[in-house]
Amino acid sequence: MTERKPRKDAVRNRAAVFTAADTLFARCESPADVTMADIATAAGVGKGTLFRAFGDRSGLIRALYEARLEPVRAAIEEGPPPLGPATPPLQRVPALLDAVLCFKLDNRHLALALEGNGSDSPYRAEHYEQWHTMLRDMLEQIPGLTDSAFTAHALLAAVRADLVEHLAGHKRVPREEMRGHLASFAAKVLGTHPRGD
Amino acid sequence: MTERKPRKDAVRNRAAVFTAADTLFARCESPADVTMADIATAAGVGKGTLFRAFGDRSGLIRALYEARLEPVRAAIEEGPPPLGPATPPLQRVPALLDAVLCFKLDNRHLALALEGNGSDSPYRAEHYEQWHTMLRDMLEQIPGLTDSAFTAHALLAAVRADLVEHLAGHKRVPREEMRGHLASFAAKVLGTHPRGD
DNA sequence: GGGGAAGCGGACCGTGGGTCCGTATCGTAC
DNA sequence: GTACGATACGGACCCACGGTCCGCTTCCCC
Repeated sequence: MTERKPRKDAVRNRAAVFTAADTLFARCESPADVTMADIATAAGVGKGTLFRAFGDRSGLIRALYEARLEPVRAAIEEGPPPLGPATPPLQRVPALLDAVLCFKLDNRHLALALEGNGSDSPYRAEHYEQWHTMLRDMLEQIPGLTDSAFTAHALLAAVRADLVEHLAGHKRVPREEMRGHLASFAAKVLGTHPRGD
Repeated sequence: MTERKPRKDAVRNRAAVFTAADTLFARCESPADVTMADIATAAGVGKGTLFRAFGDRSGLIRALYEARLEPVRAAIEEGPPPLGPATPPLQRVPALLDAVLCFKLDNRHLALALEGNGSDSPYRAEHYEQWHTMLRDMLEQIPGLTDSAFTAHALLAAVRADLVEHLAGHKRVPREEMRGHLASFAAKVLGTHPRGD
C-alpha cells in the first residue's frame, strides 16, 4: 500500500468543487467567465483547497472532463457494438466519431474550457493521445487506407469543441443534422459512400 | 472624404509595431510569452500607442495576421492556376488547402497566436468566414458532393494552427510529408482517390 | 483523549491586459 | 516662420485573476 486513504473532508470538498465547477461552466457563456475564485466560492471552499486538490486551473478542468468522459470511454473499450471492440472498423470508426460529437454537444462549455486553454495545446493532453491512438489503430485495419495517423488527426479535428460550439451554438445547426453531416463526412474519408456511386 | 489622412508619426509607429510583433512572435516558443509591453518596448513605443492603434491584443494579432495573409488571398482570388479562379474545383480545392497549410507552416506562431486566443473563437473571425465561404462555393460546384458547408469546415479543421504546430513542431513531421498527407486526405473527401480504386 | 499529520482558507503577491491624461508632435493657416 | 488646434504619444496607474503561503482546524489512529 503506497496509497494512504484520503481524509473524509478532502473527498467531500473534491466532490463539491466538481459539481460547482460543472454547474458554473454549464451556465456561463464563455469558459473564461468562470474564475477559480468563483468556483471556490460556489463550492463553499477556500481557493487554497481548490489549488491543493487540482494543481492549477488546467488540472481542474482536465479532471472534470475526464470524469464526465469516463462512461463514453468505457462504452468504447468494453461496451456492446457498435461502439465496443467487437465491431468491425468500418462501422466502429463512425460510431466513435459520433460518440465524441454527442459528448461534446452535451458538454459544450466544458469541452470548450478544456480545448481553449491558450497556453497548453489540446494535442498534448493525455486523453487526446488516447483517442488518436485508438482511432489510428482502427483505421490501420481498413485495407486500402493510407496515412492512418494523419487521417485520425483530421477526423478528430472535425469534432473540435469550438467547431461544434460554433455550429451548434452559434449557427443553430440541429443535433441530428450535425450527426448526419459528420457520418457522411466520415463515410467519404473511409471510402464507403452512402449513396451508390 | 470621411477619412482624414493619418499623421506621419502614426504611420511610422504602426509599421514599427508590426515588425516588432512579427519578430517577437516568430522568436518565442508560445504566443503567450509575448506580452503587449514586450511588443511596445521592442517597437520603441509606449503601450498607449499600441492600444490606440489596434484596440486590444486580439486586434493587433488579427491585423498582423491579415497583412501576412494578403499575398495568399490575392493569389487565390486573382492569381494563376492552380490557385486562381480559372482552375476547376477538383484541383482548386486541394490547391487552396495546400496554400493554407504552407502559410501556417511558415507562420506557425502567428497563426497559433490568432487561433489560440482563448476568449474569442477563431470561427468568429472575419477571415475564417471568407475562407469557409470560398471553399464551400468550390465544393458546391463538384457534382455528387453533399453537405458542402460542413465539409468545408471539416477540411479547414484539418489545417488548424495547433494541429499543424503539433505535427510539424512537436512530432517533427517534415513539410513535404504533411503536404502529401493533406493532399491525400482531401482526395479521399473529394472522391478522387489517388490510387486506382 | 492526545499527538501529529493532512487539509483548510483567505490574505497576499506578481503579472499582464487595458486606461488615462499631461505633454510632445504634427499639419495648417496666416 | 510662427502660432494654434488637433492628433498622437507614453508610461504611470488600475484591476482582475491565477497562484502561493502559513497559521489554524479537522481528522485519523493509537
